[in-house]
Amino acid sequence: MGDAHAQLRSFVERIARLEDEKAGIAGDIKDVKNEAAAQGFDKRVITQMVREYRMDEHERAAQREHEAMCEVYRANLGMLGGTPLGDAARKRFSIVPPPDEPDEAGDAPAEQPEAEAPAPEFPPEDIDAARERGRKDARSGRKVIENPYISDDPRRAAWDEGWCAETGSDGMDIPPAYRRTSPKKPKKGDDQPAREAA
Amino acid sequence: MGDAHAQLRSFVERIARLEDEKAGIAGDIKDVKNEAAAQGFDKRVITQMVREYRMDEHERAAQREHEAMCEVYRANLGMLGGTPLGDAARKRFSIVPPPDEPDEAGDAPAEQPEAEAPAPEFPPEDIDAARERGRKDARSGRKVIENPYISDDPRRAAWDEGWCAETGSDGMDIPPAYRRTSPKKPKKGDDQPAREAA
Amino acid sequence: MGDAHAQLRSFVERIARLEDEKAGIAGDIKDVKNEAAAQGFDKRVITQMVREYRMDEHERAAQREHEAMCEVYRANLGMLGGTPLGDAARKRFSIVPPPDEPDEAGDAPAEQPEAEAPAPEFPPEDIDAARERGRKDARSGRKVIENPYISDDPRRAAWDEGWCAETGSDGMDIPPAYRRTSPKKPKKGDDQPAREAA
Amino acid sequence: MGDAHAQLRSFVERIARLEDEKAGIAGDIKDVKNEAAAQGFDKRVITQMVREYRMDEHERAAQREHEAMCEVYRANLGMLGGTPLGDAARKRFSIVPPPDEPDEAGDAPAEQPEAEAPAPEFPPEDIDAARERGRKDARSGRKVIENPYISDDPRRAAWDEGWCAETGSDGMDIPPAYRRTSPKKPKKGDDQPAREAA
DNA sequence: AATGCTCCAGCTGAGC
DNA sequence: GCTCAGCTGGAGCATT
Repeated sequence: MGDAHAQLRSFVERIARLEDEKAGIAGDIKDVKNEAAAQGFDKRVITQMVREYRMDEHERAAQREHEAMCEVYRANLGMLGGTPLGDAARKRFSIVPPPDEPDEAGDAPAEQPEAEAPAPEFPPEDIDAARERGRKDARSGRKVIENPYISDDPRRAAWDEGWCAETGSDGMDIPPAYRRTSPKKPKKGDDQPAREAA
Repeated sequence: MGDAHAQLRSFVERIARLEDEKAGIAGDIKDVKNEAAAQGFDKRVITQMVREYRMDEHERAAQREHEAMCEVYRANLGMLGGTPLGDAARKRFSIVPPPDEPDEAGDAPAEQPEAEAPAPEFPPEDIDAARERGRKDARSGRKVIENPYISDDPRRAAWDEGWCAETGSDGMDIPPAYRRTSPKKPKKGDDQPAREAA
Repeated sequence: MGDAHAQLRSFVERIARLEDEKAGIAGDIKDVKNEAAAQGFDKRVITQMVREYRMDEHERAAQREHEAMCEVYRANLGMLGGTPLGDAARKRFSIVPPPDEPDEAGDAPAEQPEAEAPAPEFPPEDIDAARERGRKDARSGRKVIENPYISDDPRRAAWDEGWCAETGSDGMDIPPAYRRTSPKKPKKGDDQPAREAA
Repeated sequence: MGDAHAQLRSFVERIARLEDEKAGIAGDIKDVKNEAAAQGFDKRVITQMVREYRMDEHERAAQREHEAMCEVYRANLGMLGGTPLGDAARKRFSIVPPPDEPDEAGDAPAEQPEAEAPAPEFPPEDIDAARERGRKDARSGRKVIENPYISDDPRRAAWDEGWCAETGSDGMDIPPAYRRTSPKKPKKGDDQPAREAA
C-alpha cells in the first residue's frame, strides 16, 4: 500500500493472468467437445449432460420440478404433442385444489393423494430387484422396449436403469443412437412476410 | 443519395425509433409476465411455454429429438434419477446398431424395429377413442394417475390429452399445481474452499 | 377469473403475440443496418451511434465519466499508446489529492481546480464565435486538421463542431472515411500452444 | 475405444472437471476485482483495462480505428458533446474522398495528406525528449493541464505519458481521481408513458 | 450458405 | 425497496 500506481498495475496483471488461464481452460473444453463430436457424440447433448452432472442436489430437484411444471402447463395448453405426462406431472395434477374445502372431498377422503402419497408403493428391495432384473434381461437380449413394468410403477424406471447400465458396459463400439438424425434446417425462406403483425 | 450526412442521420434515427418500439414491446412483455406471476403462474415456465408455442414444426421436432437424446445419454451415464425412459428414447435404443451388417443380424431379422416401426400399433380411430375416453373419465371424476393405458401405448398420451383438455375447461378457479413449491435456495455457504481443484 | 386454464392460454398467447412483434421489429432493425452497410457505413459504429443517441442525459454523463476514468487508469498503466489525454481525464488528474486538508485549502485558493473549475475560461459568445468560424473555415476549404485553437481550449471543440456541421451538409456523396480500412484478421494461427500458462 | 459407454463417461467427466476449474478461476477473478474495488478502484474500469491489456497488436489497432470512426460519425451527427475530435478522427476526415478523380484534386495536389502523411512531423528523439520533459515537469510540480505542447502535436501525448509515469510512481497513497463521483441513478420514473410510440 | 464463436443486453436472484 | 452482479439467451460476426 502507499502506492496506488503499483497496486493498480498489480491488480490488472493478476486479473489478466487469471483471464489467460480461464481462456486456456475454455479452449481445452472446446477441444474435448470437438473430440467427442468427432467420435459421433452430439456436442449439445454433451454440454447438457455436463450441466446436469455438475448440479448439486437442490439444483437437480429444482430442475425436476421445473420440468414437471412445464408438462402440467403444456397439458393445459394442449401442447403435449403425443407425449404422455411424466410421473411428476401426474403427481402435481393430483394435488387436491383447495385442501380446506370439505364439501367436495367428503365422498373420497381416503384416496386423496395429499401431494406426496402415491409414489412409494414398493419397498426398496423390490426396486433393487427390478433393477437387477433389467440387467439380467439386457444380458439375455431383451430389448429396452420390452420393459415388463407398466408406467408409473417405480420399478419401471429401475428396470430401465439396470438395462442401460448393462448394455452400456458391453462392447458396443460405435454409438448408433447417439447421433442426430436430422442435421438439416429447412432454410426458413422469405415466403412469409417479415412482419405478420403489419 | 448524394448526401452521406443526411443518409447517416436518417439511418440512425430510423434505427433509434425502431429500438424504442422494441423496448416498448419488451416492457409490455415484462408487464404481462408480471401480471401472470401475480396470478400465481410461474414466470419461467410461462416463458418456456411461449418459446415452444412459437416454434415451427421443424424446431419442435428437433427439440423432441434433443430431449430423447438427452435421455439416452442420461441413461448411459446412470443419471436417470428415478425417471423412466420416454418413448422417444426407447425407440432410439432400439435402433439396430449397424443396419448394413448382415452377418450378425441374421438371427433376428423379423423383430428389428428399423428405427421407426414399433410406435403406430394402433389405428387413429383407437387413438381418438382413447382421447375421448380421457375426457369422459375426467368428467366422471377419475384422476389423472388412473390412466388405464400402460406406458408406451400411444393411447396413454391420447388419454392424458383428453383428460387435460377436459379438466382444463372446467371452472378450476385457482391453480394449485401451477406454483413452485420450493423457492428457497440454501445459500451455498462459503464453507467449501474457493477452488476445490487446487 | 375463475378459469385458470383460459387465463393461462390468454397469457401465453398475448406474450407470444408480443414476441412476434418484437421479432418483427428486430428484423426491421437488421434490415436497416444491412441497408446502411450496403451504403458503405460501418454497421458496428452505427449500432454504437444509436446506443449513444438513445441515451438520456444521465447515462451520457456517466459514459463520459467512465471514459475519462479509463484514460486516467490507462495513463497510470502506461497504456496510453500515443494518444494524449482528453480534457476530462486532465481534470480528474487535477483534483487535489486529499480534500480533507484543513479548512478549504486556504493557502492556495486561486489555483485549486476543485474538480470543476478550469474549463470555462471563455464566455459562451466566444464559443459560439469559434463554432461559426469553424463553419466559415470549412466553407473556405480549410481542413479539419487546421483547427486554429489549441488543445484544452473549449473553442477547439466548438470549431470542430462547426466544421463538421458544415462539411456534413455539403454534397459529399460517398463516404470515404466512413469505411473500415482493415477488415482482415490475421487468423490467429495455432503456432502458440493452447495454454501458455502450462 | 470400443466402449462408447466408457468414452461418453470419460468425456463428460473430463469436461466437468475442466468446468470446475474454470468456475474456480472465475471466482478468483471476482475476488480480485472485489479486492480492488475495496481499495477504491472502479471495478468496471479495471475490467476494461484488463481487456485492453490482453489485446494483441491487431486488436488494439482495430479498437483505435473503431473509436476514430465513432468520433467521425459522432461529429457528422452533431453528437460531439463538447469533446474535440481526436487525432485519428482528424486524419480520417482528411482522407481525400476519391483519389482517382482528377477534376477536383487538380488545384491542390501538394497538400493532400494521402491518409497517413501528416502525423509524424517530429523525429523520435524529439518525442523522447518530450516524454522526459513530462517526467521532469511532473517532478517539479507542474500540473497535467499545463502540458506545453498543443494538440495534434505528437509530443503532447509523449509529455502526458512522461507526466503520468512520473506521478504514478510517487507515493500517492490513495487514489482520489480513481473513484466514480456519481453512483446515483435518478430512478427513471414512470412519468413518461411506457410506449411513446403508441 | 451454414456453422460456430463472441459479444452484448436483458432478466433473475441476492444483498443492503 | 432498490441496487447490483452474475448469468443465460440472442444477435452479429467471422469462417469453411
